[in-house]
Amino acid sequence: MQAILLPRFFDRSALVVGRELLGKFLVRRRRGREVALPVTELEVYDGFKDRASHAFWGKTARNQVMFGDAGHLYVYLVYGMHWMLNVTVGPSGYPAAILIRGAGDIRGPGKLTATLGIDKRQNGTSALPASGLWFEDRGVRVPDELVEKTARIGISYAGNVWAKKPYRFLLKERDQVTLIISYARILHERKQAG
DNA sequence: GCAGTGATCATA
DNA sequence: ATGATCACTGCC
Repeated sequence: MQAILLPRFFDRSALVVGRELLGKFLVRRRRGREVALPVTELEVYDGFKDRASHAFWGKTARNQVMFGDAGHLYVYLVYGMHWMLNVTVGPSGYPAAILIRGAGDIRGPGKLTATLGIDKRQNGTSALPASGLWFEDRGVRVPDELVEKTARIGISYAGNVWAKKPYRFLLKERDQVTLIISYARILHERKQAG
């Protein structure tokens, strides 16, 4: 069972999509090789009033993708060296996006993009196979008791209220999850070998 | 604790 | 044009 997440999945409330994206698979295909990793950590940036969001001060050349249709990739450079991968959510005209901070055994949004070869070339493209980067539901259901919610990272400039919103979602027992994934990979490879 | 690095926006 | 800032990482 595996289904590509289509734009309609992303065209809903940012917090709902964020919660549901945990455990979905981020799939990256390049040079004929495909890697699929379960999303383990993310942050939600939601709308005009979110002081932590790039969209708070309005639309600019950089953040315009956030104002567009749901299900598109918003990729930008921070601190001069790290690409950040986001997927846009919510209706057109309403700026919202989800920052992917971890997938599989990769922790940290900069390491994720470095590992998967993601940069400005993906900015503005659809989160569909044509872009080489998309999301799939592979039948994993993450129960509420395995979801931890905390404040977002690195946004102290956002003021008391918005800096404290529990918009960062991560899987508890992340190590066990990645262990199970690598186990599944070993079993799969063994099966291939016969 | 803080250096490195370069795109972005000029507002709070 | 310049300068402050930054949704990070790795090393001290």
